[in-house]
Amino acid sequence: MNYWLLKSEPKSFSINKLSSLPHQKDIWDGVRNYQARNFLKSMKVGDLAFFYHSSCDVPGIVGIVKIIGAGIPDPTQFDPRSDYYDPKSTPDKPRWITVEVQLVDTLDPIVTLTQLKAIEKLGDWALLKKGNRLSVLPVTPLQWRTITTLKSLKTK
DNA sequence: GCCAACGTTGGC
DNA sequence: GCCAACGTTGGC
Repeated sequence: MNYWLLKSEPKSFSINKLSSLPHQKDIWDGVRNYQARNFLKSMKVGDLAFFYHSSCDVPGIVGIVKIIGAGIPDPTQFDPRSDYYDPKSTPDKPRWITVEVQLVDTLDPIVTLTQLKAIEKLGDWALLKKGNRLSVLPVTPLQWRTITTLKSLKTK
């Protein structure tokens, strides 16, 4: 099993939104970056991921989701009305592959980016690099364990 | 709002 | 294939 981190701007899709959906699940659509897409492609059912809020007042990890569907063509690429429409992609050869996620835990309190930066054990992590823009990235088992076992962390 | 970082596009 | 221009991301 592998671990990941999925970024989203709460203004476009927040953890509260996910928790309000039936069965608290949704397709993780709208990723249009090849490196991120490649990580999405390698996800398997049963993998776990941190849900991260970016470009907001307090960026940080706000929850945990489970991958419940893998290798799903992102439906928005075929929708001319979508912001994520890709005219060069066809149902035969979909360019953008994604996953379906289901909410597992909401973190209270969240683990802020500031806190994460202070944890030396996390090491050299793409998330914490200056100028990092990747919206889907791998998390090592050590990083996962370090974050999920933070003393102050309660899940609900 | 600013700015650094970085991906993408398009001319050559 | 190079590289400048441009657009986007994301922290601050």
